[in-house]
Amino acid sequence: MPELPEVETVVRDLRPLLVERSFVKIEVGRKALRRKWSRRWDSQLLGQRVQAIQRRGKWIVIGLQGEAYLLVHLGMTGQFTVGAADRPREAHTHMVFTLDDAHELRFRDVRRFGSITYYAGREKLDAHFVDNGLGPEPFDLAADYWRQSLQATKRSLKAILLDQTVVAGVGNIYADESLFAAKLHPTLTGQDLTPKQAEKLRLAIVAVLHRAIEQRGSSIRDYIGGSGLKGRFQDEFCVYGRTGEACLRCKIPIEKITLAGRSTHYCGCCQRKRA
DNA sequence: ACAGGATCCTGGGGGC
DNA sequence: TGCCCCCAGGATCCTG
Repeated sequence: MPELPEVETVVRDLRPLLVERSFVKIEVGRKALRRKWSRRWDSQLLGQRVQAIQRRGKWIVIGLQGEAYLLVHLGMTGQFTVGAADRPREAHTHMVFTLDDAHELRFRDVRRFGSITYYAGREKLDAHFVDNGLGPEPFDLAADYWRQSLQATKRSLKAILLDQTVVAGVGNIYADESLFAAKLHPTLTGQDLTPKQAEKLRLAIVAVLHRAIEQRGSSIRDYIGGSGLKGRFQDEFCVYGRTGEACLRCKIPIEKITLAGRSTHYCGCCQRKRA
């Protein structure tokens, strides 16, 4: 579920609640997440103080003392929140980290596609991203790298945007919204684009993601921020989830197809297949 | 190289 | 009310 704007919102929410806090207790549910938490990590983590929390693509990186890290992915339905320890525990809460201030950091994930992993050193964390082939942040996307990445492939624009090794953090919602903003049809291939169109798409991605972050991301079903607050960007969707509704620009019904294995929404009038 | 399908999970919504 | 099918902000693995 959560894409870059949602993960960024969680990180910003958690930062003031988590930095300088230390872990005093760790509880792990019986059902495993996508990557199993090793109980050997408990003793490494207990007593450790949080120094920083950052986002990389759709990953949350919690920096601890001594170059240790917690790496978190929210998958489709992950919720990562800090709140009072005495609030009721909702179903599907798989991990609870008790903090030193009567608060708890909780990981709740209905579908369990998310994960929390411990890395004992900076080089191990870096290796994870290298092994993953994680691409650059959209905001750091060099225009020539982006143009060359598009030129090098006959894959659809939709597939390229979803590929985390090309650009990190874009998912199904923001791929569709960015393509609408750039007025490009999702089935166009990378090679179809002129340099000018490639640049237009790059700027559209940046603009859409910035706006979505301003609105705290999109809450459709499960997503909530790190303090439990929902996002509002769903109110500004132009195409995602608007199948059959009138395009806000030209009034033609929004269409839906399957591309790269994902539902894909676009306006057949505004997003032309040719320049 | 790339598309498409299946897989990992659970729950909500629509149709009958 | 119940049941069945489809769908879901992700990622990975396998086949053709």
